[in-house]
Amino acid sequence: MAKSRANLKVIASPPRKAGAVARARAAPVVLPPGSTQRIVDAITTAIVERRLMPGTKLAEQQIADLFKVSRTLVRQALNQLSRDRLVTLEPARGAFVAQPSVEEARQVFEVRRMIESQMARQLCAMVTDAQVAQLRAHLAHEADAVHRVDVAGRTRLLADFHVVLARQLGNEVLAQLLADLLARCSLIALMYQSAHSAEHSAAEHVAIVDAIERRD
Amino acid sequence: MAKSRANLKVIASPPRKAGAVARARAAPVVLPPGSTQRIVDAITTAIVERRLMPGTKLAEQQIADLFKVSRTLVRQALNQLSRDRLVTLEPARGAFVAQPSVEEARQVFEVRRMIESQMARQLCAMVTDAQVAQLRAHLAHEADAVHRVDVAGRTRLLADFHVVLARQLGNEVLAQLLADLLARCSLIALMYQSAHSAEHSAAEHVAIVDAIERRD
DNA sequence: ACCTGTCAAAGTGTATACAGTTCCGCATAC
DNA sequence: GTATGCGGAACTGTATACACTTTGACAGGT
Repeated sequence: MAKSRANLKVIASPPRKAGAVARARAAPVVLPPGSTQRIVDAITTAIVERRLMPGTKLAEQQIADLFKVSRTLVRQALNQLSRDRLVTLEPARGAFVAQPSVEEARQVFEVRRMIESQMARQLCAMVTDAQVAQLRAHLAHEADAVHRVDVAGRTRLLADFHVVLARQLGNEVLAQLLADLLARCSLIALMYQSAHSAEHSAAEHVAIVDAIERRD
Repeated sequence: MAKSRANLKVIASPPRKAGAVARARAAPVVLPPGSTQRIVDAITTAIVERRLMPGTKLAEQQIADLFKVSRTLVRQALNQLSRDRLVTLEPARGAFVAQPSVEEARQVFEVRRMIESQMARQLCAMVTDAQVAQLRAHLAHEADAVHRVDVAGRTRLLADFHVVLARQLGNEVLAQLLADLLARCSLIALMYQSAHSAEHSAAEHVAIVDAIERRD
């Protein structure tokens, strides 16, 4: 098991690419302006952008020093992340970036597929031209990110695609559920998915939108 | 808005009915023997068994005194519950038992229906006779609870039905997802569902099992 | 009578302190 | 040379302390 004790400074580093905007999930949440959410977001993006490898130990004091806060807030953040299954909490040992098993990966994708398929079906019955156009616009962004080899943006856009679908169904609950699920998918993808699979996913999205447009 | 300031002692009261066994979700979790989980479970069941009405304020110090622990653990518990959407956290104001809106209720049930329908479809393709028998046994318990007007047991069994389905698919991830979703459903049911709807749900379950058995 | 500003009590948000556990290196025994 | 036991450093789990915000009420003015 890879128990890398890597330099955690990568968490705070914000090497924002030009086109990268703030993550969608973080934007509307202003409720807890307490800095806990800031830590959660930082670690989340650090994991998704694979600056933190699976198995890395997340020591509370180190992270606390990084963000210039007390361990209290870091603990809250790690707890939230463990609920999202992005980190695993081992009692009295600490927090580690999650290493989903192959079996778990299979199940997560299975669930995603189930939900997706139902979403597409429902959308066919009620989608408007304007919504199709919105989806097409999203696909264009995806293609752009894949072309520019923008790993961070690509991962985010591939995930957001499904959230957009859910939102077009007018179902915010579904959208949030998918957002959580897709964060897990991102981590899994980093572990098991080869690079070219990203293009494959993008192509799949095109096929889905095509099918929706044909009401099929 | 009902901001009831009711007596929080109802949280700790364990009026165990004879047939009531420990909740399925709580049983296998021994990982954090830290008493946080104990508090989460206590409040969860208190809400589901409608000893805590929606809108009730959950003051940290009161709960801490009840369980003879510090506010630290209570805060952790309330954070977890807010992730499950069973309580809402209002910054600098406190924690309250959630009051899902009608719209949110609709969406939650919509998601549940989507997942259910896919589950049933997949089960048809691979269900064994033994599994059908297991489902029938569960239905018998449900009917019993409905007949005995055992509100707590009834709610739990109606929820567990779906978790059993997920587990028969061999998908633990799906099972957990549903468990979370169903906790929310329970709260919603308490707010909006009339008593007879429980029988309706039970009847629906029978129909589902029938359909599965016919591979339909 | 109603609105408004001020103030104490209560409650939340964050930091710090302390106790118990785990981890890691080193010395000793075999 | 390998294995075993021990001791200190580092870390996690829980409790406590403190600052700031909200709340509710009362007094005074309109």
